[in-house]
Amino acid sequence: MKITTWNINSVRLRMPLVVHFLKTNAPDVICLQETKCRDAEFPSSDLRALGYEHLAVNGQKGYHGVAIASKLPVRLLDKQDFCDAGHARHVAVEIDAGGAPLSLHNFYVPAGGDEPDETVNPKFAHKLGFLDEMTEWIKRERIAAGRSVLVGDLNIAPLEHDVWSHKALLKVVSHTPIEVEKLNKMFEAGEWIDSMRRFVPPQEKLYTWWSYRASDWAASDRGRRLDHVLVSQALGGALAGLQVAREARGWERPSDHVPVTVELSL
DNA sequence: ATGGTGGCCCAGCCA
Repeated sequence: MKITTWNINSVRLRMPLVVHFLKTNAPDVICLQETKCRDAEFPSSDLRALGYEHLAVNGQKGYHGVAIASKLPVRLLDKQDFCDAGHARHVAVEIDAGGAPLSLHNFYVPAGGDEPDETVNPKFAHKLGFLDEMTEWIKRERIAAGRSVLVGDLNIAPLEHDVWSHKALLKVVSHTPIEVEKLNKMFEAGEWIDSMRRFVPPQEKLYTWWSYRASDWAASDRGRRLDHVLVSQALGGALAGLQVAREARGWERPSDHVPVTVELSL
């Protein structure tokens, strides 16, 4: 079973890229973030035509928005609104995979603004509060008990080699010590396995996002690993492969994030 | 130290 996560930065604008990716990679499930449209405007029929007949959509006008499109039947589990912000940042389904159910959570964690100080920047405070609530919810609801996968744009690069320069980014939102600490607490709350790092050792650079604000993203290669695939302990033995589609950053009118796919042998 | 780009849709806001 192949599960892809991709921050698409407007699904309607980039539907041709989604179609190309699905035709060439054929994951069983794709989780999208930053769809930036209402549910009624989500390109459901295009996805159904490609065999992704089972959809769970949590959208809003203009901002945020997440969706899961699956070839396998899904049952809607949940749409959480942490911090009661009224943002569409989570959708979860149960998938019948290999004869037993698997729960799949798709997240878009707040980016947090520019200033990494929660006393002056409400967006940074929101990001930290969101992570706290997520952590408590994972514990309380036992989200990682059994076969569970949590994917998405978590907007934090936790490891030294998840960014192009650890030193240069220590005070940059996405790699500050307090964010990394909160993310690690969330990891610990579910005893999640960082599946990408099971395939690429922590001492190797690994990115999923490159800023639009670079004259040549590939040459400067100042990336960050903001997108993640976490699996519960029950699925650790099933991890079978990882693909980070770096080439997607070079496509015409690209998202600033690339698709990340994890394969599970269920 | 600064400013760089791109999305929502045409004004700022958000990333």
